[in-house]
Amino acid sequence: MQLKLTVPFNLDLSVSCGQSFRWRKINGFWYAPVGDSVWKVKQEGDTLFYEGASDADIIRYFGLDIPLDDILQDIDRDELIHSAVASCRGLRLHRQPPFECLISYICATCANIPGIQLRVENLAKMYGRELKSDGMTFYTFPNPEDLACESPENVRLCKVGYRDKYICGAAAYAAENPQWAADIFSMSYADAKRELTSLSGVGQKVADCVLLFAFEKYEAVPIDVWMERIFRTRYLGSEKKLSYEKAAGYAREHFGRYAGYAQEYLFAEREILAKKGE
DNA sequence: AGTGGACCTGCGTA
DNA sequence: CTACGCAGGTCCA
Repeated sequence: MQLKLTVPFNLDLSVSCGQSFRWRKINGFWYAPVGDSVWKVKQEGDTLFYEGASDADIIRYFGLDIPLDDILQDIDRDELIHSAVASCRGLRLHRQPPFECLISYICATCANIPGIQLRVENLAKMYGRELKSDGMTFYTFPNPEDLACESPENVRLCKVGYRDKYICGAAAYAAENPQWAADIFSMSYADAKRELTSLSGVGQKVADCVLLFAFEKYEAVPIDVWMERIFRTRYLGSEKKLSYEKAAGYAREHFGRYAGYAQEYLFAEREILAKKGE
Protein backbone atom coordinates (compact mmCIF):
# COMPACT_ATOMS: atom_id res chain seq x y z
CA MET A 1 0.00 0.00 0.00
CA GLN A 2 1.06 3.56 -0.41
CA LEU A 3 0.14 7.01 0.71
CA LYS A 4 0.83 10.36 -0.88
CA LEU A 5 1.95 12.78 1.82
CA THR A 6 0.42 16.21 1.75
CA VAL A 7 2.04 17.22 5.04
CA PRO A 8 5.68 17.38 6.16
CA PHE A 9 7.00 14.06 7.40
CA ASN A 10 10.46 12.57 7.82
CA LEU A 11 10.16 8.86 8.48
CA ASP A 12 13.87 8.17 9.06
CA LEU A 13 14.17 10.88 11.65
CA SER A 14 10.87 10.06 13.35
CA VAL A 15 11.68 6.40 13.90
CA SER A 16 15.36 6.85 14.77
CA CYS A 17 15.24 9.88 17.08
CA GLY A 18 14.90 7.77 20.21
CA GLN A 19 11.19 8.11 21.01
CA SER A 20 10.46 4.46 20.16
CA PHE A 21 12.74 1.47 20.39
CA ARG A 22 11.74 -1.28 18.01
CA TRP A 23 12.30 0.06 14.50
CA ARG A 24 15.13 -1.46 12.45
CA LYS A 25 16.22 -0.48 8.97
CA ILE A 26 16.80 -3.49 6.74
CA ASN A 27 17.44 -3.22 3.00
CA GLY A 28 15.97 0.26 2.83
CA PHE A 29 12.77 -0.57 4.73
CA TRP A 30 11.96 0.17 8.35
CA TYR A 31 10.47 -2.82 10.19
CA ALA A 32 8.85 -2.98 13.60
CA PRO A 33 6.32 -5.14 15.36
CA VAL A 34 3.44 -2.79 16.14
CA GLY A 35 0.46 -4.27 17.94
CA ASP A 36 -0.13 -7.70 16.41
CA SER A 37 1.74 -7.38 13.14
CA VAL A 38 5.04 -6.43 11.62
CA TRP A 39 4.96 -3.09 9.84
CA LYS A 40 7.28 -2.48 6.91
CA VAL A 41 7.61 1.14 5.85
CA LYS A 42 9.66 3.17 3.42
CA GLN A 43 9.53 6.78 2.36
CA GLU A 44 10.48 8.06 -1.07
CA GLY A 45 10.01 11.78 -1.31
CA ASP A 46 6.39 12.49 -0.49
CA THR A 47 5.28 8.89 -0.87
CA LEU A 48 5.04 6.39 1.94
CA PHE A 49 5.10 2.68 1.04
CA TYR A 50 4.02 0.19 3.66
CA GLU A 51 2.84 -3.32 4.44
CA GLY A 52 1.26 -4.84 7.51
CA ALA A 53 -0.78 -1.76 8.41
CA SER A 54 -3.85 0.03 7.10
CA ASP A 55 -3.88 3.64 5.97
CA ALA A 56 -5.63 4.57 9.18
CA ASP A 57 -3.02 2.71 11.26
CA ILE A 58 -0.19 4.58 9.57
CA ILE A 59 -1.85 7.97 9.89
CA ARG A 60 -2.64 7.38 13.53
CA TYR A 61 0.70 5.90 14.62
CA PHE A 62 2.85 8.48 12.89
CA GLY A 63 0.52 11.35 13.80
CA LEU A 64 0.03 12.41 10.20
CA ASP A 65 -3.28 13.98 11.20
CA ILE A 66 -1.54 16.39 13.57
CA PRO A 67 -1.08 19.93 12.20
CA LEU A 68 2.69 19.90 12.40
CA ASP A 69 3.22 23.16 10.52
CA ASP A 70 1.03 25.02 12.99
CA ILE A 71 2.84 23.46 15.93
CA LEU A 72 6.28 24.27 14.56
CA GLN A 73 5.22 27.82 13.87
CA ASP A 74 3.91 28.09 17.41
CA ILE A 75 7.07 26.80 19.12
CA ASP A 76 9.46 28.73 16.87
CA ARG A 77 10.22 31.32 19.54
CA ASP A 78 14.01 31.64 19.64
CA GLU A 79 17.10 31.01 17.55
CA LEU A 80 17.95 27.60 18.99
CA ILE A 81 14.56 26.07 18.39
CA HIS A 82 14.41 27.82 15.04
CA SER A 83 17.53 26.04 13.85
CA ALA A 84 16.38 22.71 15.33
CA VAL A 85 13.08 23.07 13.46
CA ALA A 86 14.93 23.94 10.28
CA SER A 87 17.15 20.83 10.60
CA CYS A 88 14.49 18.38 11.75
CA ARG A 89 11.30 19.53 10.01
CA GLY A 90 9.12 16.48 9.49
CA LEU A 91 9.98 14.86 12.79
CA ARG A 92 6.68 13.73 14.25
CA LEU A 93 5.82 12.32 17.65
CA HIS A 94 4.35 8.84 17.41
CA ARG A 95 1.26 7.58 19.14
CA GLN A 96 2.84 4.54 20.75
CA PRO A 97 0.90 1.69 22.30
CA PRO A 98 0.57 2.84 25.94
CA PHE A 99 1.67 -0.29 27.75
CA GLU A 100 4.72 -0.87 25.59
CA CYS A 101 5.66 2.78 25.98
CA LEU A 102 5.30 2.62 29.76
CA ILE A 103 7.47 -0.47 30.13
CA SER A 104 10.02 0.82 27.62
CA TYR A 105 10.59 4.00 29.58
CA ILE A 106 10.75 2.13 32.87
CA CYS A 107 13.63 0.32 31.16
CA ALA A 108 15.20 3.63 30.14
CA THR A 109 16.57 4.69 33.51
CA CYS A 110 20.35 4.65 33.75
CA ALA A 111 20.70 3.26 30.25
CA ASN A 112 21.56 4.49 26.79
CA ILE A 113 19.36 3.97 23.75
CA PRO A 114 20.98 0.69 22.60
CA GLY A 115 20.62 -0.61 26.16
CA ILE A 116 16.92 0.27 26.21
CA GLN A 117 16.37 -1.43 22.86
CA LEU A 118 18.09 -4.54 24.11
CA ARG A 119 15.93 -4.81 27.22
CA VAL A 120 12.67 -4.18 25.35
CA GLU A 121 13.66 -6.74 22.74
CA ASN A 122 14.49 -9.29 25.45
CA LEU A 123 11.07 -8.82 27.06
CA ALA A 124 9.36 -9.29 23.68
CA LYS A 125 11.40 -12.37 22.88
CA MET A 126 10.62 -13.97 26.22
CA TYR A 127 6.97 -12.99 26.69
CA GLY A 128 5.72 -11.86 23.28
CA ARG A 129 4.39 -13.82 20.32
CA GLU A 130 6.51 -14.71 17.32
CA LEU A 131 5.82 -12.99 14.00
CA LYS A 132 7.44 -13.61 10.63
CA SER A 133 8.06 -11.05 7.93
CA ASP A 134 10.25 -11.40 4.85
CA GLY A 135 11.86 -14.45 6.42
CA MET A 136 12.78 -12.57 9.58
CA THR A 137 11.47 -13.16 13.05
CA PHE A 138 9.93 -10.45 15.22
CA TYR A 139 8.14 -10.57 18.55
CA THR A 140 5.04 -8.68 19.65
CA PHE A 141 5.36 -6.67 22.82
CA PRO A 142 3.82 -8.68 25.67
CA ASN A 143 0.36 -7.85 27.01
CA PRO A 144 0.04 -6.73 30.62
CA GLU A 145 -1.33 -10.15 31.62
CA ASP A 146 1.68 -11.89 30.09
CA LEU A 147 4.00 -10.03 32.43
CA ALA A 148 1.73 -9.59 35.43
CA CYS A 149 1.78 -13.30 36.25
CA GLU A 150 5.55 -13.50 36.18
CA SER A 151 7.85 -13.20 39.15
CA PRO A 152 10.44 -10.42 39.18
CA GLU A 153 13.13 -13.11 39.29
CA ASN A 154 11.96 -14.51 35.96
CA VAL A 155 11.56 -11.09 34.38
CA ARG A 156 15.07 -10.29 35.45
CA LEU A 157 16.33 -13.00 33.11
CA CYS A 158 15.57 -10.45 30.39
CA LYS A 159 18.53 -8.48 31.77
CA VAL A 160 16.36 -5.65 33.02
CA GLY A 161 18.27 -5.49 36.30
CA TYR A 162 16.76 -3.65 39.25
CA ARG A 163 13.80 -2.64 37.04
CA ASP A 164 12.32 -6.15 37.36
CA LYS A 165 9.93 -5.32 40.17
CA TYR A 166 8.89 -2.04 38.53
CA ILE A 167 7.98 -3.88 35.35
CA CYS A 168 5.94 -6.47 37.25
CA GLY A 169 4.22 -3.76 39.25
CA ALA A 170 3.28 -1.75 36.18
CA ALA A 171 2.07 -4.91 34.44
CA ALA A 172 -0.11 -5.81 37.43
CA TYR A 173 -1.55 -2.30 37.45
CA ALA A 174 -2.41 -2.45 33.73
CA ALA A 175 -3.78 -5.99 33.97
CA GLU A 176 -5.99 -5.19 36.95
CA ASN A 177 -7.22 -1.94 35.38
CA PRO A 178 -7.90 -2.74 31.73
CA GLN A 179 -9.28 0.76 31.24
CA TRP A 180 -6.18 2.44 32.60
CA ALA A 181 -5.08 3.86 29.26
CA ALA A 182 -8.53 5.20 28.43
CA ASP A 183 -8.64 6.79 31.86
CA ILE A 184 -5.30 8.50 31.41
CA PHE A 185 -6.31 9.74 27.97
CA SER A 186 -9.30 11.46 29.47
CA MET A 187 -7.39 13.04 32.36
CA SER A 188 -5.74 16.42 32.50
CA TYR A 189 -1.96 16.42 32.23
CA ALA A 190 -1.57 17.00 35.96
CA ASP A 191 -3.97 14.22 36.95
CA ALA A 192 -2.50 11.81 34.42
CA LYS A 193 0.99 12.50 35.69
CA ARG A 194 -0.07 11.98 39.28
CA GLU A 195 -1.62 8.67 38.30
CA LEU A 196 1.47 7.40 36.46
CA THR A 197 3.96 8.53 39.07
CA SER A 198 2.04 6.57 41.68
CA LEU A 199 3.63 3.50 40.09
CA SER A 200 6.91 2.43 41.56
CA GLY A 201 9.75 3.01 39.14
CA VAL A 202 7.87 5.80 37.38
CA GLY A 203 9.18 9.22 38.32
CA GLN A 204 8.65 12.57 36.64
CA LYS A 205 10.87 11.86 33.65
CA VAL A 206 9.41 8.46 32.81
CA ALA A 207 5.86 9.73 33.30
CA ASP A 208 6.45 12.68 30.99
CA CYS A 209 7.89 10.42 28.29
CA VAL A 210 4.86 8.15 28.43
CA LEU A 211 2.43 11.07 28.47
CA LEU A 212 4.14 12.68 25.48
CA PHE A 213 4.82 9.59 23.38
CA ALA A 214 1.65 7.59 24.04
CA PHE A 215 -1.00 9.99 25.34
CA GLU A 216 -0.67 13.17 23.28
CA LYS A 217 -0.03 15.33 26.35
CA TYR A 218 2.08 18.04 24.79
CA GLU A 219 2.54 19.86 28.08
CA ALA A 220 4.75 16.96 29.12
CA VAL A 221 8.40 17.99 28.81
CA PRO A 222 10.70 15.11 29.73
CA ILE A 223 13.83 16.49 31.36
CA ASP A 224 16.75 14.12 31.05
CA VAL A 225 20.42 14.98 31.59
CA TRP A 226 20.60 16.38 28.06
CA MET A 227 17.61 18.65 28.34
CA GLU A 228 18.68 19.86 31.78
CA ARG A 229 22.03 20.85 30.33
CA ILE A 230 20.48 22.56 27.33
CA PHE A 231 18.03 24.59 29.39
CA ARG A 232 20.69 25.47 31.96
CA THR A 233 23.46 26.50 29.59
CA ARG A 234 21.60 27.72 26.51
CA TYR A 235 18.43 29.20 27.91
CA LEU A 236 18.76 30.16 31.56
CA GLY A 237 22.52 30.64 31.89
CA SER A 238 22.36 29.14 35.35
CA GLU A 239 25.39 27.98 37.32
CA LYS A 240 23.79 25.21 39.28
CA LYS A 241 21.79 22.22 38.19
CA LEU A 242 18.17 22.97 37.35
CA SER A 243 15.48 21.16 39.28
CA TYR A 244 13.06 19.14 37.21
CA GLU A 245 10.25 21.58 37.93
CA LYS A 246 12.34 24.58 37.04
CA ALA A 247 13.48 23.18 33.69
CA ALA A 248 10.10 21.80 32.67
CA GLY A 249 8.27 24.87 33.96
CA TYR A 250 10.54 27.14 31.99
CA ALA A 251 9.97 25.07 28.85
CA ARG A 252 6.20 25.30 29.17
CA GLU A 253 6.34 29.01 29.84
CA HIS A 254 8.73 29.71 26.99
CA PHE A 255 7.35 27.38 24.32
CA GLY A 256 3.66 27.34 25.20
CA ARG A 257 1.19 24.52 24.88
CA TYR A 258 3.34 22.42 22.53
CA ALA A 259 6.41 22.50 24.77
CA GLY A 260 6.72 18.72 24.52
CA TYR A 261 7.11 18.99 20.76
CA ALA A 262 9.80 21.62 21.27
CA GLN A 263 11.58 19.27 23.66
CA GLU A 264 11.66 16.56 20.99
CA TYR A 265 13.18 18.89 18.39
CA LEU A 266 15.81 20.09 20.87
CA PHE A 267 16.50 16.50 21.93
CA ALA A 268 17.05 15.53 18.30
CA GLU A 269 19.75 18.23 18.18
CA ARG A 270 21.17 17.47 21.62
CA GLU A 271 24.69 16.67 20.46
CA ILE A 272 24.97 20.08 18.86
CA LEU A 273 23.18 22.04 21.58
CA ALA A 274 24.75 20.48 24.67
CA LYS A 275 28.49 20.40 24.48
CA LYS A 276 30.07 18.20 27.09
CA GLY A 277 31.38 19.86 30.22
CA GLU A 278 29.06 22.84 30.13
C1' DA B 1 11.81 21.15 49.11
C1' DG B 2 16.43 19.53 48.52
C1' DT B 3 20.78 16.22 48.74
C1' DG B 4 23.49 11.81 48.45
C1' DG B 5 24.10 6.95 47.76
C1' DA B 6 22.60 2.47 45.90
C1' DC B 7 21.06 0.12 42.10
C1' DC B 8 21.42 -4.04 37.12
C1' DT B 9 23.55 -4.44 32.87
C1' DG B 10 26.21 -3.68 28.61
C1' DC B 11 29.55 -1.31 26.29
C1' DG B 12 33.59 1.50 25.56
C1' DT B 13 38.14 2.67 27.18
C1' DA B 14 42.42 2.20 30.08
C1' DC C 1 42.67 -10.02 29.80
C1' DT C 2 40.35 -7.56 34.02
C1' DA C 3 38.91 -3.18 35.91
C1' DC C 4 36.49 0.73 35.92
C1' DG C 5 33.35 4.55 34.31
C1' DC C 6 29.27 5.82 32.55
C1' DA C 7 24.48 5.79 30.62
C1' DG C 8 16.81 8.81 28.51
C1' DG C 9 16.39 8.02 36.76
C1' DT C 10 14.04 6.52 40.87
C1' DC C 11 13.78 5.34 45.58
C1' DC C 12 14.81 5.92 50.24
C1' DA C 13 17.00 7.85 54.09
